[in-house]
Amino acid sequence: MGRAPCCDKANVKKGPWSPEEDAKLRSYMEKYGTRSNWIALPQKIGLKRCGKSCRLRWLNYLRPNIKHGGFSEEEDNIICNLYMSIGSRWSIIAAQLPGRTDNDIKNYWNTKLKKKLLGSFSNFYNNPALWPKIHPLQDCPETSNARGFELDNSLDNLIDSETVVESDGNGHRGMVQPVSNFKAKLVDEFLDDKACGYAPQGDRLAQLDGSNNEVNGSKESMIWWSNEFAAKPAPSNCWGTSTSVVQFNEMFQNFEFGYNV
DNA sequence: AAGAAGCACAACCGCTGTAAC
DNA sequence: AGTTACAGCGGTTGTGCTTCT
Repeated sequence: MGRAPCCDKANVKKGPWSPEEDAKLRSYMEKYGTRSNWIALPQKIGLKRCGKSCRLRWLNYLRPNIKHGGFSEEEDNIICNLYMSIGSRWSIIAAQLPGRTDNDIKNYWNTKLKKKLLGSFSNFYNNPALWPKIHPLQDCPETSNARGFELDNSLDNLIDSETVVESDGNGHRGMVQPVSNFKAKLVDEFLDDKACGYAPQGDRLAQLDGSNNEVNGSKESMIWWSNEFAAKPAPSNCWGTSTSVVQFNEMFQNFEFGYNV
């Protein structure tokens, strides 16, 4: 037997909130705060809404001191840095940006930042001079492990008639001429925390959750993040051993350079 | 001017974690 | 220990606005 639905779906209003509904919810929340039971709340204030919907409306829109839009460069950097280190943990990222909601950041990332970053990646990938001396995809010592194999296969699948692959004769892939699908796939792989192996570690999340480390968008923070990762052993699903972390950091710094170009 | 396509954002859905019993 | 129900999270969808053709 499954869990009982949180509300009577048939008698629940959906879609955009009216000013009247907002006013009811706001006045209740200002009076009683967030200690209330969200599921029971709509009935108390005479709203034909699901409790979850009320909660979301309050947290993402009606709550005081919420900022909408107008993300600063500094905020962009924080979001990018955190996304690259912990992935799509929007609530944790939002906790570092006072006044921002996870939903807002998620939307901003999906609609703008991702494209901006992708553009920067194009710049980075079309300019081999920016590449690290040891390409992390070129000489993966862990082609024997599952991840390496997967990546290798994934690259093989991506390489089509449009690409030019130079081999050193030892089975090592050299320069892969960037093409659109390759870049897109690469960025997907690279930014995906599972793929690049930068799944968050417990202490890292604890630090972020507790907001013990103020993160800013400065170069120092980027270095701080890089050092943090370099100091830790690579996760087992990483591109490689700790060596790869170093490679990643080098690549990350090059990327940072590319990003700023 | 009108329809199509793209974009931004609000809201919903389904799942997981966890507290209470 | 198992069950239930709520809170919270992240992915996805829907909708309205803007830009393009």
